[in-house]
Amino acid sequence: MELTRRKKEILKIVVEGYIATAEPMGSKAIVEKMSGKISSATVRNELADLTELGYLEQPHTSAGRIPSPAGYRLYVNELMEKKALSPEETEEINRSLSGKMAGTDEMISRAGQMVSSFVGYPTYTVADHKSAATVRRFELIGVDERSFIAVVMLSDSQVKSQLMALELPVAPEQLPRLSHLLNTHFTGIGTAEMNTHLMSLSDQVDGSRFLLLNRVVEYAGELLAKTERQEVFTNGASQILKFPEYRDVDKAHDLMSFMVDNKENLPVPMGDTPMQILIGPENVNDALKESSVVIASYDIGDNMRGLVGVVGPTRMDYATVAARLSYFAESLSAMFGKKNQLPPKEEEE
Amino acid sequence: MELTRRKKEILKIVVEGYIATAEPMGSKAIVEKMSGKISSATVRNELADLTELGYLEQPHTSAGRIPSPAGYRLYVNELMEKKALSPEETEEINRSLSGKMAGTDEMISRAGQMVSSFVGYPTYTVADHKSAATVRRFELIGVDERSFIAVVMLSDSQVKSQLMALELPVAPEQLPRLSHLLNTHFTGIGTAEMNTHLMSLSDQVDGSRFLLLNRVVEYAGELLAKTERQEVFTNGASQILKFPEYRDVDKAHDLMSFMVDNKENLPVPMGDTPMQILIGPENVNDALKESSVVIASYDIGDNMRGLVGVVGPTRMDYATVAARLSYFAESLSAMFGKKNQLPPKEEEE
DNA sequence: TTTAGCACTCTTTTTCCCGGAGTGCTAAGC
DNA sequence: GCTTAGCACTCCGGGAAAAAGAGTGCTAAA
Repeated sequence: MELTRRKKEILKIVVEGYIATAEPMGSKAIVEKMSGKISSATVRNELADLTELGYLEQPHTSAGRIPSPAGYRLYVNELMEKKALSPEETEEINRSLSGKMAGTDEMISRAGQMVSSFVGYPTYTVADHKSAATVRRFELIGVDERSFIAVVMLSDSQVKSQLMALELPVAPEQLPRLSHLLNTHFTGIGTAEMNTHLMSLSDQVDGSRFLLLNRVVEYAGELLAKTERQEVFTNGASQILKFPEYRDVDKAHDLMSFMVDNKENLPVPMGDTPMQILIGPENVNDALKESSVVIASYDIGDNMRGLVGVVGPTRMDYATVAARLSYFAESLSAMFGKKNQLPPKEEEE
Repeated sequence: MELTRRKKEILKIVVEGYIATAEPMGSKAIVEKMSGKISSATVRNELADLTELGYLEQPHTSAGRIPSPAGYRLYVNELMEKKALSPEETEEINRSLSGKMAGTDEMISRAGQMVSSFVGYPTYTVADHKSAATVRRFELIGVDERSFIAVVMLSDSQVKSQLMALELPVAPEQLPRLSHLLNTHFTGIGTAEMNTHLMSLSDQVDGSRFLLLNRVVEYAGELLAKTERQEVFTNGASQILKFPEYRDVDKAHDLMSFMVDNKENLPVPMGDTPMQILIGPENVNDALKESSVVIASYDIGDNMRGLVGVVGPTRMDYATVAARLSYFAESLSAMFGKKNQLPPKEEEE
């Protein structure tokens, strides 16, 4: 059943009013918003209909109306006006993005911080690998007889390195050969295969050098595991305390500890919609049943995308959040595009 | 004026009782704790004295007593018994520390997480450099004509690396020479000097290679700056919500956002006391005037120390926190000691 | 279909009162 | 002189009752 134009108008007013004040809206307040085109009795009739249709709810008999999840959904899908950012806002975003660029991980989590402080809600970020990463290249740098630096470049162009100590000395002259060995046998494959290869080498390579290879392969395995693990970072969790829906300390605590200790279960969007909004009970996770999440994704190089999610009460200011978040996502895509448009490529499998 | 033995005993009971229950202690409850050696009237007299001396306070005329900051201070300095950890506790700490070891930064911030969940209060961590770091070694690894990997090893044995793109191509054969140049002129010195040297090279080295050097030196500069910046990590901030003193959401919010947005102003201990306790108003920072901080430091390699601070209400369980924290600090020192002394050995067990 | 009017419901705020907890003081006891 | 019993007093916290508000739903008329 299609709603009349007027019902939609009223619904919109209720949603936006409730978003702004966190107070249920009564018929009188609505009439005011409509600049008196209509009487409060009429509005009451409309409200009764909207309530019956499931778009509005009444906290108790003699209170005003608040939106139901369905009401928010309708609002988000049809009624919400795409806000444009003011020049000051875009300016501010651009400024905050323009700082020194660091490693990919760090940038991703910093982006989360920026978004959080800019939208005024907690956020979380994930780096999502479309396909499993592999090692593209190894390099061993001798420090002295008993230590060396392992450098590992992954297929997503990340480079990691670590200083490693050795139980048994290995002459630095050996290192180029060992690097070569690693590069010919251990690139482009997964952790499991790396381990198999390693086993098969155990009788071809002598003890101390085998130990060295073992260390490096293990290290690479950890790095690959880390990229799979899709580490989630959360930012600004304390911002929820600003909202009256979390004045109840226990609720606040539940949500916050969920965001911190259970990060992995924060929603990630399926498919590749640029932006997704999950309202209250649409969230699978119990801890989020009374909260909403807005998730945007942006591109990071070849086969990765970044996700940034905004968490807030169902009464979240969807229009503003969506506008800011999507601008942010676009800017981040552009930025990573520029950063990563190095010449990748070499051997492919 | 020196307190009598009995006054101290009573003060101790009040402090510990209040720490345990967050309720003011009355004379009757105290008598009970003293197993009736003394009447409640006597206790009341003693309480009146202790209040007059400034060690106790009364929330209102007909409530029991709670410790004043001075009372806590006396308790911490003289009355508190050094708790020993139970075997289960040491076991648990050892277990949580025994995981895979990663880079120094990551370990430090992970240590903070562990401490936080183990003591049940929020924590923060800092890596404190006793003297400025320098670059110990550079290494350049060619990827193709237009990109290369810069590896930088710092004087504190950290190794960092990054993939870099070039505006102008540089033949890979050039890289060893450039590395050598870097290693001879840019190691062991500060950022300022590096820049001076770089300038003086500008007419000896041609354009594309100069650009490359410039990039690497800039990168090294950032790394050095980062070690100076003493980045602060906070963990488990939401734990404060468990405590009744922060049931007031605004107070909780103040403290949490301070810990998150103002990390840099969290106290770091002066001198090199192994552990320091700051009680309520002893904290310089307004946001911490009603909270206490326990800070421990531990050694990380050559010229660095790590700090881990525990933040809680003034009613914090000092004895337990101090015991756990100092055990943690010792274990961390030992662990970093082992990790950083390059030729380790596995033995004992 | 819209509107004015009104009784009704439910929440919130205020007020008042009472019981409990704990104190400080006084005067007597050791 | 220290300790103790006794007691009046203060203050907080909780609960009941009352008052104030806010907003509704319904009816009947425009």
